[in-house]
Amino acid sequence: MKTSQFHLVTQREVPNDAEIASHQLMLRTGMIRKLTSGIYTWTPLGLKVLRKVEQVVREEMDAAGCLEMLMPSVQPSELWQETGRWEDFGAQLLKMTDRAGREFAFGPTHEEVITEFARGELRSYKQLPVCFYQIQTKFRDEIRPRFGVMRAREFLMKDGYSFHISEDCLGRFYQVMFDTYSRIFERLGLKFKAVTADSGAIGGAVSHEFHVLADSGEDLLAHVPGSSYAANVEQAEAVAQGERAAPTEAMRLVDTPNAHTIAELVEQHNLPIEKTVKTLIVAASEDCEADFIALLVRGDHELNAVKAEKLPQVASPLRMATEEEIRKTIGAGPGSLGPVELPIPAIVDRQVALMSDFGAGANVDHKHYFGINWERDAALPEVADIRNVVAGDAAADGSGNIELIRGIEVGHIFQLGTKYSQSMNAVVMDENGRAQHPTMGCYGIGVSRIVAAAIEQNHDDNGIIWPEPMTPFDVAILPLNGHKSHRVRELAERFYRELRTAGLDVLMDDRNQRPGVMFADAELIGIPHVLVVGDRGLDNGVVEYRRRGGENSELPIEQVREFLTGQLS
RNA sequence: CGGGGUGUAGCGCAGCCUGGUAGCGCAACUGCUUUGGGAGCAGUAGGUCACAGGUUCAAAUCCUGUCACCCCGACCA
Repeated sequence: MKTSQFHLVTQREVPNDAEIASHQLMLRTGMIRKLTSGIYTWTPLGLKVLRKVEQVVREEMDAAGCLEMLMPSVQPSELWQETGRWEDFGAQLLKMTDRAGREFAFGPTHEEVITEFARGELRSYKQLPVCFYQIQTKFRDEIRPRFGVMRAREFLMKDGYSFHISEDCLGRFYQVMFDTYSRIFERLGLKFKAVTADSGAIGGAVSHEFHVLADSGEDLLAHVPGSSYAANVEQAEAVAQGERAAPTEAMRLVDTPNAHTIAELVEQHNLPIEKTVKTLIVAASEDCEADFIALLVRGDHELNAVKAEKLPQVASPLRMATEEEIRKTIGAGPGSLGPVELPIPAIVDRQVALMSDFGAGANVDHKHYFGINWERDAALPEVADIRNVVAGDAAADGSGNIELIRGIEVGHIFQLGTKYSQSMNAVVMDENGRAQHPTMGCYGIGVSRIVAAAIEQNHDDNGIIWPEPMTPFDVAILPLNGHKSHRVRELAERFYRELRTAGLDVLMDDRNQRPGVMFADAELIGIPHVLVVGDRGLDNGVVEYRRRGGENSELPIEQVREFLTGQLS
């Protein structure tokens, strides 16, 4: 491809509403253009990258024996009524009405459609196991789209669904998909980590997320270096450490007029933060006898909303009580709450249950108790894991101490079980002639998000540094002053022909731009291999070779083709 | 949805307070010069100042409403 025949429109200035590097670079390179909030056009340049990612995903899915298909993106509401997700999926589901007044959704995912397909197609265990997948545009009406295609409303996703006659078979296939995903991200040249995860709205028991590691990632991951332990912080089990010491202090009521937060309490009263307890009041579920329930975590710990929501007594979604509600139920403000004589039920974190001689609010404004001990001063309530793990915590599998890193979720695999086959009554005959609901797995990859995540992980001040498997062009040829120098132009043309014949995707910059512009654009769009053809080098029989993100060197003219095909094989 | 902010040329912004011919930089187009790190000079083109109403002789500017977009929180590939 020659730039004169391509649509290359780069920008020097950073667009105002792009916050993170990948979004800025995708706009500056012209890979994407925003149509409206969370909805983007992929330009020819961007599409080249998107297609490369898609192709790697497709090849590996095919290699794993999965079958590609294409389902409709517009789906009738009846299907979603069957599983109850017409309501449960919430406002993220983009709904629309046809001329006859029938309701539809633009598909955010395809469990319903594939299960409808399966109940028509699959009759016998002999057809199982089977895995169907598609690569398709999805729409989720995100509450807050941001970061360009990283969290867009319309996005390209690979979604796959497998059907099995037994949990055993599902488990084995799940492992195949786990390995397939690992191979996909390895092939794409990305640094990634697979973590155990919460399965969220999709449902199911076993679930792993695949994260591209980047400091700008929205997810926090807990892992133990050198061990296989890795979990999303949302889900990582927090293990209590140590044993409860015997009381050594008497409980005493202390005036704390200016301490409304743990930080103030610690600072003003010379109390180690590990000896304080935070009391959070949240709405209780209908199962609970009270309207509100208290959740207690150590002063330096954070409540984990995902864990809390799963407790039967806690309302889901989690809702913090307002100050007014707290005053009405407890008679003190949020800065002065604690377990002693608390009028509502409470659940304490595992670590809190092991504390002794600790400080907490007295449920009276401006007063705290210090030297509190369980059993002696307050009955120990129900104990549960309700906090986020922190760096240094022991991992739940005993493999060592947790480190926290950031990641961008680009893949998620689930063992769904029979949630959909049951609610939609998909059945197959087993070997005993009995009808059975097949057990299902579901496997997603955010194809468009991978493009952004790859940039997030691979860029510098000058632009993108593509991993070779997803670069829009393998090689750029920059003829300096080609319009003036015959030999420069001719050699550049010769390289262009030879390298294309050798199967490389070559971009030749024939714009007659000044050298600086050509260098800057080649670097901005991140082409991994750059050949600089100029009179200066030709006098010595060489051309300059630049490796994006690496070293520059000189190549004798006659070795260029061999060198590049070797680099790119 | 709650809280905050912004809408003026393709992009980045000024002008608004104090109403009176709509501006700057980048990008684009033409010509000449220049050519190993985003060139110089000269010229050209491009705007219902988000939209609707109001105040006024006169509104980008003041008032009211609407819409869109962005940022902070809960959701997710």
